[in-house]
Amino acid sequence: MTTRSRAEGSPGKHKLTRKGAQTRERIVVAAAELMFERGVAGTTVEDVRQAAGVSTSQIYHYFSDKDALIRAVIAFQSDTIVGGQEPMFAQLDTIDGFRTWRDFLVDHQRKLGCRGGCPIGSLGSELAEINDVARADVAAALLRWESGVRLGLRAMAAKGRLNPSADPEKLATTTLAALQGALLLTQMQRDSTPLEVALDT
Amino acid sequence: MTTRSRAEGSPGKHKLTRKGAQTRERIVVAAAELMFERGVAGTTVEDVRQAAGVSTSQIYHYFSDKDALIRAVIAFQSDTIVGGQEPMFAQLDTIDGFRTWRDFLVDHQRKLGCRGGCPIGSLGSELAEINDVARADVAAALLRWESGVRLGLRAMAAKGRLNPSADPEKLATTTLAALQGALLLTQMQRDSTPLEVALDT
DNA sequence: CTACTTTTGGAATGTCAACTCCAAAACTTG
DNA sequence: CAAGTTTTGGAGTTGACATTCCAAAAGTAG
Repeated sequence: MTTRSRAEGSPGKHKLTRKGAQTRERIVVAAAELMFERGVAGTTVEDVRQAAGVSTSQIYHYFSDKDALIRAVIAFQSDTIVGGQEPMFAQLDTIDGFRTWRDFLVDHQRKLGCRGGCPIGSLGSELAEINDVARADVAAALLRWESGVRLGLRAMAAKGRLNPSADPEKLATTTLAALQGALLLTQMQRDSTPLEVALDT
Repeated sequence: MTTRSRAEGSPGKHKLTRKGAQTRERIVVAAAELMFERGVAGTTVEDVRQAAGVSTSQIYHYFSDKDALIRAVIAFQSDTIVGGQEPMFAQLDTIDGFRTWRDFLVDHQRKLGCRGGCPIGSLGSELAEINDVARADVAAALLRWESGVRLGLRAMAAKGRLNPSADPEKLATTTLAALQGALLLTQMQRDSTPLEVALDT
């Protein structure tokens, strides 16, 4: 599931010229950033409009309503976050590869001042009980993430570098859960210790 | 930190009669339930008013504004959720005690149809970047939760029932992280498997 | 019973934010 | 260039929601 070919909730079946696609992208990126920083409910369409430097009608030209924009943001974050980590998943079969991944995550949180938590998890948490389509989108993104971890762990198990009593499938689920939870704790406490501890364990 | 003696954000220093305290409680309980089901942003003061069966002025008599009500809800959930588990934490020193706790959590999620996630974690995730006071309140609640787990694990370690290479302090952090993350996954996927897997691991 | 405080009712206000609409520019294509 | 399509501007509409206000009822204490 790569970037949703577009058109999820775009009004009509308009064709997008290059310029149009760029504008659309600019809107999504601005929205993603704002929603990450202030949450979905804390981000108004007017905020996005300003940040992206577009007019109201442009937003509603590319997205049928705020919900459609939200879905585009979820797809974008899914590609950016999970996609951005996929190269590291491929190296996850060694302890060293695992450490690289861990350091990357910790570093990233530090740079953000431990704000925002997980861009995908936060969106999901805020939307799950309000917008079922969005919830399903987030669930899919998380499963994709889990798959990445699972592949790495399977490779590690194949090389016998994993405690044989541990099932890589279950371990992948647990790892993702611990990661998500640790990001939450880190966000609440504004301190990266929980993330470090959880990933080391 | 037991129930905040009250008056966090109540207007003035009114004295509460028994009747007043009951009304206030009714409002908090109704708000907690709605905010759990639909999120903070998805819950209007009018919703709370109706659910609690009170008038607008009653709400604003007991709470200076919606934020004050939110803080009361956080305190309430902290006492209800964490407080409600504290008896189990005391028994956490045996494998059996741990299993009881695990089953309780899984059962609880199943009963809820895997909706809502963690009442405390969800609130935190939604509020962290918008309301710093609320964020700190949630952080405190989570630390209290972690303390409970830590005490149990320490007792378990003292009895030698724990892998000696594992540090109970770090294990407590990790356990809470895994629990929070697993609740999120469970909520997103509407399936209790992640919770079961994570707690078993 | 009187004076005072707390509790309750519910209409009214004001702000803010999502969304609509009517053109006009800028492209594209034949 | 001409006709059709996509993109852009921005003012205007509508509804929702937090909060305020003015009393009135109920309860408490002396």
